[in-house]
Amino acid sequence: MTTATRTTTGKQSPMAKRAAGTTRRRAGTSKAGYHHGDLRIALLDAAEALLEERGVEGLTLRECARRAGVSHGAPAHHFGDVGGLIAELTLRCFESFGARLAGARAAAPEVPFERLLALGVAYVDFALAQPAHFRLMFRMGRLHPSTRLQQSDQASFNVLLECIKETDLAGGGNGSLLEEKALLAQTMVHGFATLVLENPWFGAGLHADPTRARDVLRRMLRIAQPAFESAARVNAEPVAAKSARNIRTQNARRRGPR
Amino acid sequence: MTTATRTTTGKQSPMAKRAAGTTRRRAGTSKAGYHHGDLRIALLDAAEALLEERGVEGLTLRECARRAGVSHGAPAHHFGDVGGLIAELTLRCFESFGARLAGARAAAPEVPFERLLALGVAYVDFALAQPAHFRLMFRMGRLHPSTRLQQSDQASFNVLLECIKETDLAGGGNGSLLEEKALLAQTMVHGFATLVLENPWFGAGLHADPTRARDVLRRMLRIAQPAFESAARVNAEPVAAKSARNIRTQNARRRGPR
DNA sequence: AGCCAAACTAGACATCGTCAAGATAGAGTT
DNA sequence: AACTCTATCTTGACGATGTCTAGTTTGGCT
Repeated sequence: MTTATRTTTGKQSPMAKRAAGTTRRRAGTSKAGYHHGDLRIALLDAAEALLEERGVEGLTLRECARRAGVSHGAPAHHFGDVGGLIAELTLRCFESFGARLAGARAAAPEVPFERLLALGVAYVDFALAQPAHFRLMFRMGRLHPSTRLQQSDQASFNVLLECIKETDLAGGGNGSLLEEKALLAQTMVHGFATLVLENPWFGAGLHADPTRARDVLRRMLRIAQPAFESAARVNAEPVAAKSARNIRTQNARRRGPR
Repeated sequence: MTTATRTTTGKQSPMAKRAAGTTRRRAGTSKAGYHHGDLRIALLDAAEALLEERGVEGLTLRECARRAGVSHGAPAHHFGDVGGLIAELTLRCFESFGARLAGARAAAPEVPFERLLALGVAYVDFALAQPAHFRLMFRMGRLHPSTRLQQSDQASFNVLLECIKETDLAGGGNGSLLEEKALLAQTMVHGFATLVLENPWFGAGLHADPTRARDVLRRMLRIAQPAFESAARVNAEPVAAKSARNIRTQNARRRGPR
């Protein structure tokens, strides 16, 4: 399979060049003849529609071709194999996802943590509104990784990192701590989105109730708020001593520290 | 597809009864004749091995049958369709997963947050050690949900909830707050595991470095520690209406009491 | 001793991705 | 303006998969 892809890539390269710049035939001039003219785009559009309708498993090269009104072998010329098409479609998803995140941040009130919150809610909202897109994006098993994809991913993460920096009240947090806070934030919203989508019992059925899901997410993030606003001290200090002290005071019923 | 499943389920029911109780032929007496004797188990074993070898996409009814040395149609009698087999296999995975979590909690030092930490690390360790299993478990698109699955999921969550209760130093947290903290914890470790597995660029390539992944996870969870130990105060304050007018005051107020 | 239903086989069908070989047409060249 | 050339698209084939149906074997029950 891999070798086949490589082989086709050679044939494909001039096409890729075209895709970047000029269009061989204008979109309006569809004569529906032997040459489609915009097949690459048409196939991607079909793929996206198909993704929404039938989910990731229903995404099929042949059905895309069918919808684009073209023979089943045609997609190979533009994408090599199914992994190529999925990679391209995933890139599309990542870009609209990134735009949405950036938009949410821009629209949020200019209170540091509020912006972070808005970002997180936007993250999950996307997943809930476009579950198939979200699943495709984070199920990369079928796609060939690409530099452009990485860049898009990185861009989204940078938006998050900006918010984290704003929220970090200590201000003096070193770079790696800030980055870890960003990872923490990403981890939280991603985990939440994934669980809501994939686990029908998560949060006593949040799966079926997007409104409540949003609500729970908000409360969850509020609970986590101190983690983002605190300085590095918590991270640096070995926790055993502090925890032990507090146990005795507040939770005396339990066994003492070791 | 769904209707087909329903139809086959009828034929299947007597088999299910057998599986619960007696075995028609003892495992040792394998004459390799027309009747396999333990085909149900053999198929599940084959499926599990196949899952590890070739991942979720490589999991195939026909290949399972091949490995069990039976015809391609045989699995239908025991599992109906591929969703049935996957459901059963997923249940297996959930059970071994739950056992591992419980074990990790038991083995951890008896300091509240340490146990929570150990639980989280065990969660991610499982995902890293058995990525295919983990992916299967949380990609339920192909399986039929069942009560037993829900119970297993619930059991794991309860272990987590116990740890959360121990860690909640305020002690007086109402039930829903505790539950949300548990959701938060689950969300964090699950998101981390998922991202490490599925996103090759997460955390600058944690995907390829399990040791560093564990390390980063630990630090991340330490950063989040105050969220788990804090009382309900953060949560209790109504969060919804924050107009742009109040921004200044709230910003100042938030800075204060820390 | 004989029957019967469960367990399994065997073949067919539709679908999928991929490959190889051929047909077509748009664009550049002379 | 005719010609060539190459990207684009078609067509048919192959192996693989899930599911269905009809037939075969077998072990336990009466």
